[in-house]
Amino acid sequence: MNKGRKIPEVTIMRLSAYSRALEQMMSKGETVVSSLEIAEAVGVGSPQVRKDLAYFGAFGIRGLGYGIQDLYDRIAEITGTNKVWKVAIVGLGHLGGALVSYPGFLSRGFKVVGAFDVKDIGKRYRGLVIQDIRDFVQVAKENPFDLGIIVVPKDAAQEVADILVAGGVRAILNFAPVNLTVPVEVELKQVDLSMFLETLSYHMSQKTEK
Amino acid sequence: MNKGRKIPEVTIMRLSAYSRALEQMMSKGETVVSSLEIAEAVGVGSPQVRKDLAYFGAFGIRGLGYGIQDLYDRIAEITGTNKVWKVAIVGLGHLGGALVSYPGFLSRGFKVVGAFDVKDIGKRYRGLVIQDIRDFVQVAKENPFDLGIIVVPKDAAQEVADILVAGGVRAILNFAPVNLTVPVEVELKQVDLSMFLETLSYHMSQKTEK
DNA sequence: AATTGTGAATTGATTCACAGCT
DNA sequence: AGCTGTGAATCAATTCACAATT
Repeated sequence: MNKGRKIPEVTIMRLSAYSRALEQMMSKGETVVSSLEIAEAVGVGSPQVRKDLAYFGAFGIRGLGYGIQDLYDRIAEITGTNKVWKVAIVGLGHLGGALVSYPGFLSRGFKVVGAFDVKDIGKRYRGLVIQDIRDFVQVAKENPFDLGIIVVPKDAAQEVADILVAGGVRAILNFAPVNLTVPVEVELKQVDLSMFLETLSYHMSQKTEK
Repeated sequence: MNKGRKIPEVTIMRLSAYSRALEQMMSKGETVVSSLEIAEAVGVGSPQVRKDLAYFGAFGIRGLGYGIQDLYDRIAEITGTNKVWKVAIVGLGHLGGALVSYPGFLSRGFKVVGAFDVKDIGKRYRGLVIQDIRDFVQVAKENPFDLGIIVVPKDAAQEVADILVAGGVRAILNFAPVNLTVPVEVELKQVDLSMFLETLSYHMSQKTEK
Protein backbone atom coordinates (compact mmCIF):
# COMPACT_ATOMS: atom_id res chain seq x y z
CA MET A 1 0.00 0.00 0.00
CA ASN A 2 1.25 3.41 0.75
CA LYS A 3 -1.13 5.17 3.08
CA GLY A 4 0.99 8.03 4.30
CA ARG A 5 3.16 8.97 1.36
CA LYS A 6 2.68 11.89 -0.93
CA ILE A 7 1.39 10.90 -4.33
CA PRO A 8 2.91 12.50 -7.44
CA GLU A 9 0.60 14.72 -9.44
CA VAL A 10 1.46 12.81 -12.63
CA THR A 11 0.14 9.67 -10.99
CA ILE A 12 -3.27 11.29 -10.59
CA MET A 13 -3.24 12.38 -14.21
CA ARG A 14 -2.36 8.88 -15.31
CA LEU A 15 -5.19 7.47 -13.21
CA SER A 16 -7.54 9.64 -15.28
CA ALA A 17 -6.04 8.20 -18.41
CA TYR A 18 -6.37 4.64 -17.13
CA SER A 19 -9.95 5.36 -16.27
CA ARG A 20 -10.74 6.44 -19.80
CA ALA A 21 -9.05 3.36 -21.20
CA LEU A 22 -11.18 1.25 -18.89
CA GLU A 23 -14.36 2.96 -20.15
CA GLN A 24 -13.35 1.99 -23.65
CA MET A 25 -12.81 -1.61 -22.59
CA MET A 26 -16.06 -1.81 -20.66
CA SER A 27 -17.93 -0.59 -23.71
CA LYS A 28 -16.46 -3.56 -25.59
CA GLY A 29 -17.87 -5.86 -22.92
CA GLU A 30 -14.55 -6.93 -21.45
CA THR A 31 -14.38 -7.70 -17.76
CA VAL A 32 -10.76 -8.34 -16.80
CA VAL A 33 -7.59 -6.55 -17.82
CA SER A 34 -3.87 -6.84 -17.10
CA SER A 35 -1.55 -3.99 -16.20
CA LEU A 36 0.15 -4.57 -19.52
CA GLU A 37 -3.03 -4.06 -21.49
CA ILE A 38 -3.79 -0.84 -19.64
CA ALA A 39 -0.22 0.29 -20.15
CA GLU A 40 -0.39 -0.27 -23.88
CA ALA A 41 -3.69 1.55 -24.21
CA VAL A 42 -2.27 4.58 -22.47
CA GLY A 43 1.29 4.53 -23.68
CA VAL A 44 3.29 3.85 -20.51
CA GLY A 45 5.11 0.86 -19.05
CA SER A 46 3.28 -1.85 -17.15
CA PRO A 47 5.30 -1.47 -13.92
CA GLN A 48 4.25 2.18 -14.01
CA VAL A 49 0.60 1.16 -14.00
CA ARG A 50 1.09 -1.22 -11.11
CA LYS A 51 3.09 1.30 -9.10
CA ASP A 52 0.47 3.99 -9.63
CA LEU A 53 -2.32 1.70 -8.49
CA ALA A 54 -0.28 0.37 -5.58
CA TYR A 55 -0.22 3.83 -4.01
CA PHE A 56 -3.88 3.31 -3.20
CA GLY A 57 -4.03 -0.34 -2.32
CA ALA A 58 -3.88 -3.77 -3.86
CA PHE A 59 -6.92 -4.34 -5.96
CA GLY A 60 -5.74 -6.77 -8.57
CA ILE A 61 -5.72 -10.54 -8.58
CA ARG A 62 -2.32 -12.12 -9.02
CA GLY A 63 -2.08 -14.32 -12.05
CA LEU A 64 -5.24 -12.80 -13.46
CA GLY A 65 -5.34 -9.05 -13.64
CA TYR A 66 -7.85 -6.42 -12.55
CA GLY A 67 -11.63 -6.51 -12.65
CA ILE A 68 -12.41 -3.67 -15.02
CA GLN A 69 -15.58 -2.41 -13.39
CA ASP A 70 -14.06 -2.72 -9.96
CA LEU A 71 -10.88 -0.90 -10.92
CA TYR A 72 -12.89 1.79 -12.66
CA ASP A 73 -14.95 2.39 -9.56
CA ARG A 74 -11.89 2.51 -7.34
CA ILE A 75 -10.22 5.07 -9.55
CA ALA A 76 -13.39 7.18 -9.66
CA GLU A 77 -13.42 7.09 -5.88
CA ILE A 78 -9.79 8.14 -5.69
CA THR A 79 -9.97 10.97 -8.21
CA GLY A 80 -13.32 12.14 -6.90
CA THR A 81 -15.11 11.68 -10.19
CA ASN A 82 -17.79 9.60 -8.51
CA LYS A 83 -19.19 12.80 -7.05
CA VAL A 84 -20.76 15.73 -8.87
CA TRP A 85 -18.82 18.96 -8.51
CA LYS A 86 -20.49 22.31 -8.99
CA VAL A 87 -18.49 24.54 -11.28
CA ALA A 88 -18.60 28.27 -11.96
CA ILE A 89 -17.07 29.62 -15.15
CA VAL A 90 -15.88 33.20 -15.12
CA GLY A 91 -15.36 34.83 -18.49
CA LEU A 92 -17.61 33.95 -21.43
CA GLY A 93 -15.36 34.84 -24.29
CA HIS A 94 -14.80 32.26 -26.98
CA LEU A 95 -12.87 29.86 -24.81
CA GLY A 96 -15.03 30.29 -21.72
CA GLY A 97 -18.15 29.82 -23.80
CA ALA A 98 -16.77 26.62 -25.24
CA LEU A 99 -15.94 25.25 -21.80
CA VAL A 100 -19.50 25.80 -20.53
CA SER A 101 -20.64 22.93 -22.70
CA TYR A 102 -17.44 20.93 -22.98
CA PRO A 103 -18.72 17.35 -23.00
CA GLY A 104 -15.69 15.95 -21.20
CA PHE A 105 -16.52 17.95 -18.10
CA LEU A 106 -20.05 16.77 -17.43
CA SER A 107 -19.25 13.18 -18.28
CA ARG A 108 -16.67 13.17 -15.52
CA GLY A 109 -18.70 14.77 -12.81
CA PHE A 110 -18.08 18.45 -13.39
CA LYS A 111 -21.34 20.30 -13.77
CA VAL A 112 -21.21 23.91 -14.82
CA VAL A 113 -23.98 25.60 -12.85
CA GLY A 114 -22.84 29.22 -12.91
CA ALA A 115 -21.59 31.62 -15.59
CA PHE A 116 -20.14 35.00 -14.68
CA ASP A 117 -18.75 37.94 -16.55
CA VAL A 118 -18.67 41.73 -16.45
CA LYS A 119 -20.72 42.16 -19.59
CA ASP A 120 -23.72 40.54 -21.30
CA ILE A 121 -25.28 40.15 -17.87
CA GLY A 122 -28.67 38.48 -18.09
CA LYS A 123 -28.01 36.98 -21.49
CA ARG A 124 -28.81 33.29 -21.73
CA TYR A 125 -25.97 31.05 -22.64
CA ARG A 126 -26.54 27.36 -23.27
CA GLY A 127 -29.08 27.07 -20.52
CA LEU A 128 -27.26 29.36 -18.12
CA VAL A 129 -27.91 33.00 -17.44
CA ILE A 130 -24.78 35.12 -17.32
CA GLN A 131 -24.45 36.74 -13.93
CA ASP A 132 -22.41 39.70 -12.77
CA ILE A 133 -19.08 38.59 -11.33
CA ARG A 134 -19.44 41.35 -8.74
CA ASP A 135 -22.41 39.42 -7.36
CA PHE A 136 -20.43 36.20 -7.10
CA VAL A 137 -20.03 36.10 -3.34
CA GLN A 138 -23.72 36.80 -2.87
CA VAL A 139 -24.78 34.14 -5.36
CA ALA A 140 -22.38 31.61 -3.88
CA LYS A 141 -23.84 32.22 -0.44
CA GLU A 142 -27.18 30.81 -1.60
CA ASN A 143 -25.74 28.10 -3.76
CA PRO A 144 -22.08 27.35 -3.19
CA PHE A 145 -19.68 26.32 -5.93
CA ASP A 146 -16.97 23.73 -5.45
CA LEU A 147 -14.75 24.91 -8.22
CA GLY A 148 -14.14 27.98 -10.35
CA ILE A 149 -12.71 28.17 -13.85
CA ILE A 150 -11.04 31.43 -14.79
CA VAL A 151 -11.10 32.32 -18.47
CA VAL A 152 -10.64 36.09 -18.39
CA PRO A 153 -7.87 38.35 -19.74
CA LYS A 154 -4.73 38.07 -17.69
CA ASP A 155 -4.96 41.51 -16.11
CA ALA A 156 -8.29 40.59 -14.53
CA ALA A 157 -7.37 37.09 -13.43
CA GLN A 158 -5.99 37.76 -9.95
CA GLU A 159 -8.95 39.96 -9.08
CA VAL A 160 -11.34 37.23 -10.19
CA ALA A 161 -9.38 34.66 -8.20
CA ASP A 162 -9.78 36.78 -5.07
CA ILE A 163 -13.53 36.96 -5.65
CA LEU A 164 -13.80 33.21 -6.17
CA VAL A 165 -11.89 32.61 -2.96
CA ALA A 166 -14.10 35.07 -1.09
CA GLY A 167 -17.08 33.16 -2.44
CA GLY A 168 -15.72 29.96 -0.95
CA VAL A 169 -14.63 27.86 -3.90
CA ARG A 170 -12.30 25.06 -2.95
CA ALA A 171 -10.38 24.85 -6.20
CA ILE A 172 -9.54 27.02 -9.19
CA LEU A 173 -8.58 26.11 -12.73
CA ASN A 174 -6.91 29.10 -14.35
CA PHE A 175 -6.54 29.50 -18.10
CA ALA A 176 -5.17 33.03 -17.95
CA PRO A 177 -1.42 33.12 -18.56
CA VAL A 178 -0.45 34.54 -15.19
CA ASN A 179 0.68 33.10 -11.91
CA LEU A 180 -2.10 33.50 -9.38
CA THR A 181 -1.82 33.70 -5.62
CA VAL A 182 -4.45 31.97 -3.53
CA PRO A 183 -4.61 30.75 0.08
CA VAL A 184 -3.03 27.32 0.59
CA GLU A 185 -6.34 25.70 1.36
CA VAL A 186 -7.56 26.46 -2.15
CA GLU A 187 -6.31 24.09 -4.82
CA LEU A 188 -4.97 25.85 -7.87
CA LYS A 189 -4.15 24.49 -11.30
CA GLN A 190 -2.64 26.64 -13.97
CA VAL A 191 -3.23 25.72 -17.62
CA ASP A 192 -1.61 27.73 -20.33
CA LEU A 193 -2.61 26.57 -23.79
CA SER A 194 0.14 28.35 -25.68
CA MET A 195 2.70 26.68 -23.44
CA PHE A 196 1.76 23.37 -24.98
CA LEU A 197 2.31 24.74 -28.44
CA GLU A 198 5.64 26.12 -27.34
CA THR A 199 6.93 22.73 -26.31
CA LEU A 200 6.07 21.62 -29.83
CA SER A 201 7.74 24.58 -31.53
CA TYR A 202 10.81 23.98 -29.39
CA HIS A 203 11.09 20.45 -30.69
CA MET A 204 10.40 21.52 -34.26
CA SER A 205 13.13 24.15 -34.03
CA GLN A 206 15.55 21.62 -32.62
CA LYS A 207 15.06 19.36 -35.57
CA THR A 208 15.59 22.00 -38.21
CA GLU A 209 18.79 23.16 -36.56
CA LYS A 210 20.39 19.75 -36.68
CA MET B 1 26.50 25.05 -20.77
CA ASN B 2 25.09 21.71 -21.65
CA LYS B 3 25.16 21.20 -25.38
CA GLY B 4 24.59 17.50 -25.64
CA ARG B 5 22.25 16.68 -22.80
CA LYS B 6 18.55 16.06 -23.05
CA ILE B 7 16.49 18.89 -21.70
CA PRO B 8 13.47 18.13 -19.51
CA GLU B 9 10.11 19.05 -20.96
CA VAL B 10 9.21 20.99 -17.81
CA THR B 11 12.21 23.20 -18.42
CA ILE B 12 10.78 24.24 -21.78
CA MET B 13 7.43 24.98 -20.19
CA ARG B 14 9.12 27.08 -17.54
CA LEU B 15 11.03 28.99 -20.20
CA SER B 16 7.65 29.98 -21.63
CA ALA B 17 6.61 31.19 -18.23
CA TYR B 18 9.83 33.16 -17.75
CA SER B 19 9.29 34.70 -21.14
CA ARG B 20 5.87 35.95 -20.18
CA ALA B 21 7.21 37.37 -16.94
CA LEU B 22 9.88 39.18 -18.93
CA GLU B 23 7.23 40.68 -21.25
CA GLN B 24 5.52 42.04 -18.18
CA MET B 25 8.77 43.56 -16.92
CA MET B 26 9.66 45.04 -20.28
CA SER B 27 6.29 46.74 -20.43
CA LYS B 28 7.18 48.39 -17.14
CA GLY B 29 10.36 49.70 -18.72
CA GLU B 30 12.78 47.61 -16.69
CA THR B 31 16.01 46.50 -18.32
CA VAL B 32 17.81 44.14 -15.95
CA VAL B 33 16.50 41.35 -13.79
CA SER B 34 17.93 38.81 -11.36
CA SER B 35 17.16 35.11 -11.31
CA LEU B 36 15.46 35.69 -7.98
CA GLU B 37 13.07 38.26 -9.42
CA ILE B 38 12.14 35.96 -12.29
CA ALA B 39 11.72 33.11 -9.85
CA GLU B 40 9.34 35.09 -7.67
CA ALA B 41 7.27 36.23 -10.62
CA VAL B 42 6.79 32.67 -11.78
CA GLY B 43 6.64 30.85 -8.48
CA VAL B 44 9.76 28.70 -8.52
CA GLY B 45 13.16 28.79 -6.79
CA SER B 46 15.98 30.95 -8.11
CA PRO B 47 18.46 28.07 -8.61
CA GLN B 48 15.79 26.48 -10.77
CA VAL B 49 15.75 29.52 -13.02
CA ARG B 50 19.52 29.54 -13.33
CA LYS B 51 19.69 25.81 -14.00
CA ASP B 52 17.02 26.04 -16.67
CA LEU B 53 18.83 28.85 -18.43
CA ALA B 54 22.21 27.19 -18.05
CA TYR B 55 21.08 24.31 -20.24
CA PHE B 56 21.30 26.72 -23.15
CA GLY B 57 24.35 28.79 -22.30
CA ALA B 58 25.51 31.50 -19.98
CA PHE B 59 23.75 34.68 -20.78
CA GLY B 60 23.69 36.54 -17.53
CA ILE B 61 26.20 38.94 -16.00
CA ARG B 62 27.61 37.88 -12.64
CA GLY B 63 26.93 40.35 -9.93
CA LEU B 64 24.27 42.01 -12.00
CA GLY B 65 21.63 39.77 -13.49
CA TYR B 66 20.19 39.30 -16.96
CA GLY B 67 19.45 41.89 -19.61
CA ILE B 68 15.70 41.55 -20.01
CA GLN B 69 15.44 42.16 -23.73
CA ASP B 70 18.44 39.97 -24.39
CA LEU B 71 17.15 37.12 -22.28
CA TYR B 72 13.72 37.43 -23.85
CA ASP B 73 15.19 37.13 -27.33
CA ARG B 74 17.30 34.17 -26.37
CA ILE B 75 14.31 32.33 -24.94
CA ALA B 76 12.25 33.10 -28.04
CA GLU B 77 15.05 31.65 -30.13
CA ILE B 78 15.19 28.52 -27.99
CA THR B 79 11.46 27.87 -27.86
CA GLY B 80 11.00 28.77 -31.51
CA THR B 81 8.56 31.59 -30.82
CA ASN B 82 10.65 33.98 -32.86
CA LYS B 83 9.36 32.26 -35.97
CA VAL B 84 5.81 32.14 -37.30
CA TRP B 85 4.33 28.66 -37.40
CA LYS B 86 1.46 27.82 -39.70
CA VAL B 87 -1.30 26.01 -37.89
CA ALA B 88 -4.27 23.99 -39.10
CA ILE B 89 -7.19 23.39 -36.78
CA VAL B 90 -9.30 20.32 -37.37
CA GLY B 91 -12.75 20.31 -35.80
CA LEU B 92 -14.73 23.52 -35.48
CA GLY B 93 -16.98 22.65 -32.62
CA HIS B 94 -17.16 25.02 -29.69
CA LEU B 95 -13.63 24.40 -28.50
CA GLY B 96 -12.05 24.29 -31.95
CA GLY B 97 -13.84 27.47 -32.90
CA ALA B 98 -12.54 29.18 -29.80
CA LEU B 99 -8.99 28.13 -30.52
CA VAL B 100 -9.08 29.60 -34.03
CA SER B 101 -8.99 33.04 -32.52
CA TYR B 102 -7.28 32.34 -29.21
CA PRO B 103 -5.19 35.47 -28.68
CA GLY B 104 -2.38 33.65 -26.90
CA PHE B 105 -1.57 31.67 -30.03
CA LEU B 106 -0.96 34.48 -32.49
CA SER B 107 0.92 36.59 -29.99
CA ARG B 108 3.42 33.79 -29.62
CA GLY B 109 3.97 32.99 -33.24
CA PHE B 110 1.23 30.48 -33.97
CA LYS B 111 -0.87 31.60 -36.89
CA VAL B 112 -4.00 29.62 -37.67
CA VAL B 113 -4.18 29.56 -41.46
CA GLY B 114 -6.38 26.55 -42.06
CA ALA B 115 -9.67 25.26 -40.65
CA PHE B 116 -10.95 21.80 -41.46
CA ASP B 117 -14.00 19.75 -40.60
CA VAL B 118 -16.39 17.25 -42.12
CA LYS B 119 -19.37 19.57 -42.06
CA ASP B 120 -20.12 23.26 -42.65
CA ILE B 121 -17.65 23.14 -45.53
CA GLY B 122 -17.36 26.53 -47.22
CA LYS B 123 -18.71 28.42 -44.24
CA ARG B 124 -16.61 31.39 -43.23
CA TYR B 125 -15.29 31.32 -39.73
CA ARG B 126 -13.42 34.33 -38.33
CA GLY B 127 -11.72 35.07 -41.60
CA LEU B 128 -11.11 31.44 -42.50
CA VAL B 129 -13.13 29.26 -44.81
CA ILE B 130 -13.84 25.80 -43.45
CA GLN B 131 -12.37 23.18 -45.72
CA ASP B 132 -13.08 19.49 -46.07
CA ILE B 133 -10.67 17.44 -43.97
CA ARG B 134 -10.66 14.88 -46.78
CA ASP B 135 -8.92 17.48 -48.92
CA PHE B 136 -6.26 18.15 -46.32
CA VAL B 137 -3.36 16.42 -48.04
CA GLN B 138 -4.17 18.21 -51.30
CA VAL B 139 -4.45 21.61 -49.62
CA ALA B 140 -1.26 21.05 -47.66
CA LYS B 141 0.58 20.23 -50.88
CA GLU B 142 0.03 23.78 -52.10
CA ASN B 143 0.49 25.45 -48.77
CA PRO B 144 2.11 23.29 -46.10
CA PHE B 145 1.23 23.50 -42.42
CA ASP B 146 3.78 23.18 -39.66
CA LEU B 147 1.40 22.08 -36.97
CA GLY B 148 -2.05 20.58 -36.61
CA ILE B 149 -4.48 20.95 -33.72
CA ILE B 150 -7.00 18.15 -33.29
CA VAL B 151 -10.29 19.10 -31.68
CA VAL B 152 -12.61 16.38 -32.91
CA PRO B 153 -14.57 13.68 -31.06
CA LYS B 154 -12.29 10.98 -29.75
CA ASP B 155 -13.44 8.29 -32.19
CA ALA B 156 -12.30 10.40 -35.12
CA ALA B 157 -9.01 11.58 -33.63
CA GLN B 158 -6.66 8.84 -34.82
CA GLU B 159 -8.02 9.03 -38.33
CA VAL B 160 -7.49 12.78 -38.39
CA ALA B 161 -3.98 12.35 -37.00
CA ASP B 162 -3.16 9.98 -39.86
CA ILE B 163 -4.39 12.55 -42.37
CA LEU B 164 -2.36 15.33 -40.77
CA VAL B 165 0.73 13.17 -40.88
CA ALA B 166 0.08 12.28 -44.52
CA GLY B 167 -0.22 16.00 -45.20
CA GLY B 168 3.22 16.56 -43.73
CA VAL B 169 2.64 18.37 -40.44
CA ARG B 170 5.62 18.26 -38.14
CA ALA B 171 3.73 18.46 -34.86
CA ILE B 172 0.28 17.73 -33.48
CA LEU B 173 -1.53 19.11 -30.46
CA ASN B 174 -4.37 16.77 -29.57
CA PHE B 175 -7.31 17.80 -27.41
CA ALA B 176 -9.26 14.59 -27.91
CA PRO B 177 -9.06 12.33 -24.86
CA VAL B 178 -7.35 9.41 -26.57
CA ASN B 179 -3.80 8.27 -26.98
CA LEU B 180 -2.74 8.80 -30.56
CA THR B 181 -0.06 6.96 -32.50
CA VAL B 182 2.12 8.94 -34.87
CA PRO B 183 5.54 8.37 -36.46
CA VAL B 184 8.45 9.30 -34.21
CA GLU B 185 9.47 12.22 -36.40
CA VAL B 186 6.15 13.94 -35.69
CA GLU B 187 6.00 15.71 -32.35
CA LEU B 188 2.87 14.95 -30.39
CA LYS B 189 1.42 16.66 -27.36
CA GLN B 190 -1.67 15.40 -25.66
CA VAL B 191 -3.86 17.84 -23.72
CA ASP B 192 -6.86 16.60 -21.85
CA LEU B 193 -8.82 19.38 -20.22
CA SER B 194 -10.84 17.21 -17.89
CA MET B 195 -7.62 15.69 -16.58
CA PHE B 196 -6.74 19.03 -15.07
CA LEU B 197 -10.08 19.21 -13.32
CA GLU B 198 -9.55 15.69 -12.05
CA THR B 199 -6.32 16.60 -10.30
CA LEU B 200 -8.35 19.26 -8.53
CA SER B 201 -11.21 16.98 -7.59
CA TYR B 202 -8.67 14.48 -6.29
CA HIS B 203 -7.24 17.06 -3.92
CA MET B 204 -10.69 18.25 -2.89
CA SER B 205 -11.74 14.70 -2.10
CA GLN B 206 -8.59 14.15 -0.09
CA LYS B 207 -9.34 17.10 2.12
CA THR B 208 -12.90 16.10 2.90
CA GLU B 209 -11.85 12.59 3.83
CA LYS B 210 -9.37 13.67 6.45
C1' DA C 1 1.15 -20.34 -15.92
C1' DA C 2 0.31 -15.88 -15.44
C1' DT C 3 0.25 -11.58 -13.38
C1' DT C 4 0.25 -8.78 -9.31
C1' DG C 5 2.68 -6.10 -5.70
C1' DT C 6 6.95 -4.35 -4.09
C1' DG C 7 11.71 -3.72 -2.35
C1' DA C 8 16.07 -2.45 -4.72
C1' DA C 9 18.43 -0.20 -8.44
C1' DT C 10 18.43 3.32 -11.58
C1' DT C 11 17.50 7.35 -13.76
C1' DG C 12 16.07 12.07 -13.62
C1' DA C 13 15.12 16.66 -11.57
C1' DT C 14 15.68 19.91 -7.98
C1' DT C 15 18.10 22.20 -4.49
C1' DC C 16 22.28 23.49 -2.14
C1' DA C 17 26.40 25.89 -1.56
C1' DC C 18 30.07 28.17 -3.15
C1' DA C 19 33.77 29.44 -6.52
C1' DG C 20 34.14 32.71 -10.23
C1' DC C 21 33.12 37.20 -12.39
C1' DT C 22 31.84 41.92 -12.89
C1' DA D 1 29.21 43.38 -2.80
C1' DG D 2 26.22 40.91 -5.48
C1' DC D 3 24.58 37.57 -8.51
C1' DT D 4 25.63 34.09 -11.94
C1' DG D 5 26.98 29.41 -13.23
C1' DT D 6 27.80 24.80 -11.77
C1' DG D 7 29.51 20.48 -9.44
C1' DA D 8 27.88 17.89 -5.57
C1' DA D 9 24.14 16.39 -2.67
C1' DT D 10 19.52 15.49 -2.17
C1' DC D 11 15.07 14.33 -3.32
C1' DA D 12 11.62 12.20 -6.45
C1' DA D 13 9.99 9.18 -10.01
C1' DT D 14 10.61 5.32 -12.95
C1' DT D 15 12.06 0.88 -14.08
C1' DC D 16 13.72 -3.62 -12.90
C1' DA D 17 13.35 -8.12 -11.26
C1' DC D 18 11.39 -11.39 -8.60
C1' DA D 19 8.79 -13.45 -4.65
C1' DA D 20 3.92 -14.01 -3.60
C1' DT D 21 -0.47 -15.50 -5.02
C1' DT D 22 -4.31 -17.28 -7.61
